[in-house]
Amino acid sequence: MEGGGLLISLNYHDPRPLYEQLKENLRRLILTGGLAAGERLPSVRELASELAINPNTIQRAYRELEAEGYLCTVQGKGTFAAALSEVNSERREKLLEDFSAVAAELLRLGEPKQELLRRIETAE
Amino acid sequence: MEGGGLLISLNYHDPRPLYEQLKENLRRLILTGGLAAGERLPSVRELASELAINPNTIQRAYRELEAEGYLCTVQGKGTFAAALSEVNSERREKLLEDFSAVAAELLRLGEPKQELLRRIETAE
Amino acid sequence: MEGGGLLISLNYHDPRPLYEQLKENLRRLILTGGLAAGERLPSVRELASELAINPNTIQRAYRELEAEGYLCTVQGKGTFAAALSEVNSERREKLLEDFSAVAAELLRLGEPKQELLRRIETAE
Amino acid sequence: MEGGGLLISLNYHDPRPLYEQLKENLRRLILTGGLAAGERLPSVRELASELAINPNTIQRAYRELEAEGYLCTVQGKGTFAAALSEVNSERREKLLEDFSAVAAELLRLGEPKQELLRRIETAE
DNA sequence: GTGGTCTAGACCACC
DNA sequence: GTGGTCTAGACCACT
Repeated sequence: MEGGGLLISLNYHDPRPLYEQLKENLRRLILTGGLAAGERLPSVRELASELAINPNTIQRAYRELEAEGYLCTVQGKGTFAAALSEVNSERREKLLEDFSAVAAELLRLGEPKQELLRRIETAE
Repeated sequence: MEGGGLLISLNYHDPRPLYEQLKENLRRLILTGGLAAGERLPSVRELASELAINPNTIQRAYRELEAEGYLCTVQGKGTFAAALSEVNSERREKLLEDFSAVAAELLRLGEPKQELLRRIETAE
Repeated sequence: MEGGGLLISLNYHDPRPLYEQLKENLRRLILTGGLAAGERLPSVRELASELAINPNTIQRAYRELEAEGYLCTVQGKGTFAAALSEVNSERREKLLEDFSAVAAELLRLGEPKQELLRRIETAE
Repeated sequence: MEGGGLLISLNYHDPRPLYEQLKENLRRLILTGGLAAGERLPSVRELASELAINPNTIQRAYRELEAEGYLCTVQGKGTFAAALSEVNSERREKLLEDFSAVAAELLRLGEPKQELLRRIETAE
C-alpha cells in the first residue's frame, strides 16, 4: 500500500498498529531526507484517502511525531517536516537505551564485536 | 515478586504484559549464565504457583522462548535452557536489524559515533 | 459534572477540550493526594459512563498522562496513579518555563515581588 | 518576518495561531518599553501589509489585547499602547492564578523552593 | 482548504 | 473484566 509520492508501506498482517507503522515510515522519510526539513506533508484527509485508512489514524501518527519533534503542525496551514535538530531529547535517550540493550544481547549471543562496529561504520 | 531459586522479578505496574516481563527475565538468566545450558526450568505449574500468576502466562512465555531457541521442551521431561548457540537465527537477525536501524537513526540525529563505540565496549 | 468518588468537574462552556480539562483534574488529584500512588483509577468505561462522555476521550487523557508520568496503565489490569517521582522531566521543564514567563510578566505589570514570594510560601 | 519599525517576528511553522504569536509580540513590546504608553501602533492595514498576513489576523490581535487592557483603540484616530497600569485586572488575576497553580505543582513535584525564588530574582 | 475535537460503536489483546 | 486500535462521520477553529 503506497501513499502519494511518499513511499509509505503499511501491512495489515504486521502485528503493530497502523499508526505505529505509519510513524516509522514517516520517521524514515525525514531521517533519510525523503522529506526535507520544512517540507509540507500530505494533509490528514489526503493521506487517509491515499492509504485507504481512517483520518483519525493519520492524525494520531502526526500528533505523536510532533510530540517527538519530527513534525510540526500548524492550524489551518498543514503539517511540516521538522529539522532533525528539533527532535526531542526523550526520543534520543530511548534510542540510546535500546542501542545498549540490543548490543549487550548480541554480544552475549556470540555476535562478534567486529560485526557491530562494521554495521556502525556502514550505517546508511 | 520472586520465583523459586530463579531471580525473577515481575511488576504489576509495569505497562508491559506479564508474559513479556517473564520472557525478558528468563532470557537474561540464560544470557548471563544464571540458567546454564541444559539446566531444567521449573514446571509451568510450579512456576505459576511460586509467582502467583496464571499458568497460561507461564506457558506462553515458555512457548515463545522455545520458538526463539532460548528454551527446549521435551514432552514428559520438562523444559530446559538451550545452549546460546541454539538461539534461533530469526532472533539473531531481528536483533541485528534492530541494531542497524537504531544505530542509523542515532547517527542521523547527530549522536557522535564515538558514543556508540563506547557503549559497545562497555556493554555488560 | 462529577465522576465517581473522584471529584472531577468538566465544563462544556470552557474553551479547552474535555480531555485537557480531564487531564488537569486528574493531575490535581494525584498532586494533592486525592489519588495516592499506586491507587487504581476508574476503568475507561466506568469513568466515561459516570462523566457521560465518550470512552475515547477518557482514554486520550489517560494515555497522555501516562506519557507525562502521572499514570501507569497495565493491559487487562487497569490504570494506576504513579508516584510523583515518576513524573516526566519534560513536564517539569515545561512548568519551569511557564513559571519564569508568568513571573516576568507579573513583575513588569507592577505586581510586587513580595506578593509572588508570599504565594510561593503559602502554595498548597 | 519583521513589521515596520516594530520588532515583530512571526513563524509560520510555530504551531500557535498567528494572532497568538502577534499578541505575544505586542505584549512583549509594551511590557519592555519597545512601545511606550500612548504610542500609536501601525494601522491594521499597514501592519497587515508589512507582515504580509491577513488584516483579520491583525484585527483579532488588536481586539483581544484591547480587552486585556494592553491597547486602546480610538475610533478614527488609531490604536495606542496603554499604560501598564491600565492592564485589565482580569489579565492580572489570570496571571496570578496561573502563577500559584504552576508554583504549587512544581513544589509538589519536588522542585526546591530555592529554585523558584532564584527565578523570580532573575526574571527579566 | 487545513488540523483538532468528540461521538458511537466494532473488534482485538491481555488477564 | 481491562485497555488498545480502528472506523465513520459530525462539528469547530484557523487561514
